[in-house]
Amino acid sequence: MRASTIRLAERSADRRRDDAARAAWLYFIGGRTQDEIALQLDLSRQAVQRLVALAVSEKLIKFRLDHPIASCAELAAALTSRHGLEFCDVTPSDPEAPGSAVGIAVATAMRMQRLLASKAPMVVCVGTGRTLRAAVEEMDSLDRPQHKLVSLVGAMAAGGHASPYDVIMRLGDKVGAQRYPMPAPVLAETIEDREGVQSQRAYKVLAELRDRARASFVGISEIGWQAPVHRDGFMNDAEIAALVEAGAVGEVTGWSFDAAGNLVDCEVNQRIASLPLEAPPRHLTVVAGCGPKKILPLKAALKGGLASALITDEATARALMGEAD
Amino acid sequence: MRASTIRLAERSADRRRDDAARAAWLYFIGGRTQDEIALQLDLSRQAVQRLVALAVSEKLIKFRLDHPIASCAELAAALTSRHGLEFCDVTPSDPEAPGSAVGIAVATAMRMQRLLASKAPMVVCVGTGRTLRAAVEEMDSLDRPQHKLVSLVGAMAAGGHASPYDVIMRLGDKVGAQRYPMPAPVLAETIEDREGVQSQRAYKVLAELRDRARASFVGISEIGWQAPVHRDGFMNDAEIAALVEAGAVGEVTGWSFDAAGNLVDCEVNQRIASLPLEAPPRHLTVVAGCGPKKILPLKAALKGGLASALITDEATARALMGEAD
DNA sequence: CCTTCTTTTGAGCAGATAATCATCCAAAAT
DNA sequence: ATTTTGGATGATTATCTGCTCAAAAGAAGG
Repeated sequence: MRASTIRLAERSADRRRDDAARAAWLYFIGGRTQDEIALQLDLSRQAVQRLVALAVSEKLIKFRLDHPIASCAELAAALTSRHGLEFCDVTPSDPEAPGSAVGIAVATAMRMQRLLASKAPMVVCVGTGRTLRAAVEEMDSLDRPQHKLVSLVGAMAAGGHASPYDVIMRLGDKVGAQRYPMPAPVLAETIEDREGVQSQRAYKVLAELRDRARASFVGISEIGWQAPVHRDGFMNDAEIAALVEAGAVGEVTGWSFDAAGNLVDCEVNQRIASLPLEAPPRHLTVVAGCGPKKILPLKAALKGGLASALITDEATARALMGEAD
Repeated sequence: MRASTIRLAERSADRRRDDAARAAWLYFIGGRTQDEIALQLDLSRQAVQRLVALAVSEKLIKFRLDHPIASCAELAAALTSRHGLEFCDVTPSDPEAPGSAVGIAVATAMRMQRLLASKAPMVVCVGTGRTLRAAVEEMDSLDRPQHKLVSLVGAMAAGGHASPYDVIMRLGDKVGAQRYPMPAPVLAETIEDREGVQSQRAYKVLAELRDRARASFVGISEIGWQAPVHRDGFMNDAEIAALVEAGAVGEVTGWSFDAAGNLVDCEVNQRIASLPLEAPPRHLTVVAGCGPKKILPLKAALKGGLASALITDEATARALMGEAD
C-alpha cells in the first residue's frame, strides 16, 4: 500500500505540474488571459492564477532577455580588456535587491547551457554556492550522458551534513551527465586528514579529470563573519579569524586569497581539501558573483588572475571598474 | 542635416529599446512591479508599461517552457515511431486560435538555435512562409559567420516583388551567417524559363551546397484558394485549379504533392524553380506546421516520407494520429 | 514664426491579477 | 472509527496592469 500511495501522490504532483506548464504556456506564450485559460482548462480563475504562479516559481517557464543593453555591454567590454578575460557578461542590477543573484543566475545558466548543449563529450568542473545553485535552476533540461561533471570542492561541512547548495548533483540531474562529487569536507580537521583524503583513489580521479576539463564554473565569496562559508558551518569562528588575520578578503572553492589575489599563507588554507586553485587557470574558468560584499573578493580574484571569465551585474561591474557611482 | 536627423532618430530608437530591455528585465526576471520600476528608472508608471509591452512585442524578452507536458510528449513519441522520424516536437494548442503559429514558432526556434549554436561550420537549408518567419523572430541572436544558409525556394512572386515572409535574410541577420538566397521566382513562367534559371551559376552553387547540408527547415501548406501560395501571389487561379485537378493536397517549398505524398504530375510542378524535393530526404528535414488546414498536407507529407522531423501542436498531432478529438 | 499634423505623455478607469482568509477535503496518525 | 494535519479551494478584497482619451510636445512644412 505504501508504494502505491507514494506513486499516487507523485502522479498527482506530476499532473499538477503538467497543468501548470500548460497554463503558463497559454498565459505567456499564447498571450491569453487567466479567465480564458480557466474556461479552456475547466478550472476556476484563481486555480489558473495559482498554476501560473507555480510554473513561474518552479521555473517551468523561463524568461530570457536577448538584447545587449548598451551600458552593460560597455562595462563588459571594459572589464574584458582590462583583465584579459575570455568573456564577461554584465546583467542589469535590481537597485532594490543589490545582492540578488537572479540576474547573474540566468546569465550563468545561459553560458552553462551553451557549453553543455554540445554533444562532444566534455569534462566540466563546478564549485558550490547559492549563485551556482540558482544558475542550475535556470537551465533547461538536457540529456548528455557523455559529459562528466567534476566537483572542485567538497560539499560536506565538518559535521558531515551536506550543504543544501550542492551544485553538482542538481546540475547532473539537469543535464543527465555523469557526476563526480568530491568525497570530502571543504575543510579537513587537520593537515594529516587532508593528506589522507587526497591520497584516496576517488580524489585522484577528480584531479585527473580536471586536467582535461573544458571549463570550470565557480562562485566567489567574502571572508568574514556572515560570510557563506561561516554561516553554512564550513568554517568556525577561529578559522575565520585566522584567515582575516592573514589578510584574506575572499574565497573561491574554499581557497582564501588576499587583496592582491594571492593565496593567503595560513594554516587554514593548508587544510582545504578542494582541488588546487590555478592562477592563471589552465582552462576557461568562469567566476560568477555580484553584490556589494563581492566587490573586494572579485577585485582581488581578477587582479590575481584567478578568473578567465566573469559574470556579474551592472552595479558590481561599475564598482570593479572603479567608477564613483 | 539629413544624416544627423536620421542618426538622431536611430539613437533615440536604440535608447528606447535599451530602456525597454531594462524595464522588461526588471519586470520579468527581477519580478518587480511596474510602479517600482517607474520609480527606479524615473519614469511614469505607464511609460514603464509601454516599455514592457514593447519589449514583449519586439521579442527582446522571450518566454520558454521547459517541461514535457505528458500528453504532448505521448503524441510526439507516437508520431516519431509511426513515421520513423528523427524527432517530433508537440507544443500545447491554443483552442481559441487553432491556426496560430506562436507555439510551434518557439519550438522551431529552439531547434534552429540548438543546431546553429554549434561552432563547427555547417550548411542549413531553409524554405519560406509565415511559420518559419515567426520562428526566426523567436531566436536569440548569434554570431556564426562560419555557417551557410541556403534558400530552398525563391522568394519572388511572378511579378518580381519579394515576399514579406523572406526567411533566409532574417535568419542570416539573426545568426550572422552567410546567406545564399535563390535568385529566382517560386514558379517560372514556362518550363524553358525554369531551365534557364536552373542553368545559372548561382543556382548550381545552391544545389551543391544542399548536397552537404546538415539540415533543412521547411513550412508546409495546403493547396487551394486562400492557400498561402495563392494569397501571396506565387500562383494564380488557373495554376491552383490545375494542381487541385491533379490531386494536390499540399505543398512544401513550392512542390505540390497528393494525399499519398507523391509529387503530382502536373505542368505547374514542372515549372517550380525550387531545389528538387527529396523523398526520403538525405539529411535532417524538419517540417513545421499546425492548424486544421495543415492536417491533410502533413498527413500526406509524412506518408510520402518527405519529412524526417516534425514540429506541430497538440490538436494537429492528435488529428495526425487519427484520434477523434 | 506660425500652422498643421503626428507622436508622445500621463490621468483615469475598467478589467485582470495577486493576496488573504475561512472552509473543506483527504491522507496519515492514533 | 476518530482526530489531526497539510494542502487545496473559492469568496472577498486589495493591488496591479492595460486601455482610452485628451492634452502637450515635437516635427514638418509653409
